[in-house]
Amino acid sequence: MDEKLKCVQYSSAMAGIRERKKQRTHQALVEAALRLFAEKGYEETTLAEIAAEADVSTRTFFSYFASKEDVLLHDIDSRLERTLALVAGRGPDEALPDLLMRIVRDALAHMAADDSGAEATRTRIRLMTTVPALQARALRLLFSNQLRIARALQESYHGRLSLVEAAAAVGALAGAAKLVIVASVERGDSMEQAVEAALQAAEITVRGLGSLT
Amino acid sequence: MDEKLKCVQYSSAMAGIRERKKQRTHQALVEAALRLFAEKGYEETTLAEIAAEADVSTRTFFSYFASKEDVLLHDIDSRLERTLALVAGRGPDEALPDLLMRIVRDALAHMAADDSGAEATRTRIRLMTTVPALQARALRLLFSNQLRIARALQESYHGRLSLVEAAAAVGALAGAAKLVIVASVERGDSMEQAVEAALQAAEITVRGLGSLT
DNA sequence: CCACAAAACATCAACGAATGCAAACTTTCA
DNA sequence: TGAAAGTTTGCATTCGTTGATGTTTTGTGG
Repeated sequence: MDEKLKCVQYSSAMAGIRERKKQRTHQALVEAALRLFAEKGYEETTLAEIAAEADVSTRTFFSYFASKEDVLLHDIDSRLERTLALVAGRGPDEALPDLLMRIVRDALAHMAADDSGAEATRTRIRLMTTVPALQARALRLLFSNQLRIARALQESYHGRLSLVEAAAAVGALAGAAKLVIVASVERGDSMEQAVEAALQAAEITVRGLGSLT
Repeated sequence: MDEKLKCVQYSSAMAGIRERKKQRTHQALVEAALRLFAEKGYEETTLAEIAAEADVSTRTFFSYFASKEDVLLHDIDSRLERTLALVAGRGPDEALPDLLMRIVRDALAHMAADDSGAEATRTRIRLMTTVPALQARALRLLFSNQLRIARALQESYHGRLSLVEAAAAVGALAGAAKLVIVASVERGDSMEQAVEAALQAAEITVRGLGSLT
């Protein structure tokens, strides 16, 4: 069902040559950037090189992405839509903790598996956790998305959940998962182990930090 | 060159003219930057203007700060030291949740009150939550500090606390407080109300998200 | 007090990211 | 087909950041 979502998003309103061409250059830019970044590193790759690789002018790059960092973060919006949809379509009397855990599981499942190849995903994650500029940009995106999710949650449980409670829940879960994943990866764990650790962290957070020690 | 940046820290026992002068230009740069940012905005202020205001060359700016953003984040290191000290000096059988809440309270208390004036602090916070570049930088700093705190925690409770548990605890608390503060400020709350809300969020997190709804 | 080493600073030059602008080009559609 | 709308491009410019190199300032031993 997530494939459908993507397809709808990208191809439904696309009749003409114009749109298709735009799509192709967009993809070409992303692929060129990813290839060059993996090959020479992020800072070592210039926008001019990326543009040349995708056969467009340097200037054109900026009509597709607002910044160099955004080439790697182009799909983060669709993730937000996913979880907003989960919130909107929750069961009528699904308890908050259940919904939260469902969201976490969904997000984790679709972290390792996005539409580009597994190899591409791996280097994307490596770059995002390694390169300071990308790390900063990703954290900012995640943060503002959390705000929107918190507001959606409060809306969904309106009357039964204050803004502070909703924000606390979302912030705590996301914060725990984020930190645990990076800590896990940094000590040498594989991606699967990191995801497993994040799930564990989410459970701890739902159960309460008071359960520790 | 990292060493160079480090030795600019505030020190009590400084003999030479050299060190005192360095301290003075450091402070001059910070004050000039803050004044200009408040006056004309962050992006609208150039490094050349800041340097001119502090009577140094543009090049010299970079021997005091690694980037334009860092002028406003120069004291965040001392905050990390504070909480690391709290962890190191905990009571021999202080339970984890108690220590955590003590850390949160301490951090919140020292957020509104730093060494420069209250007015300066207010504009600093406004800039950091408003200007994208500053927001991103601040989030990145906070994040890497969380990792260090988690490791310190695990060390302090060694044997009784896994890395995943420590990271989950720190990440959850910091994430909840961060999101709640911004959500609170964005809906128009005062600083005091935001701090109060953050404290509430920390309590919810310790108690467990399962207690909601 | 003076010379010498080291640190801090300035000047100059260069690179890359990002933006505005207007000309050239492509697609659409009446 | 031809005008309108949208896209790409080259050019100029601004700004942050870094490196190389020379100059001033400061601390120290003779």
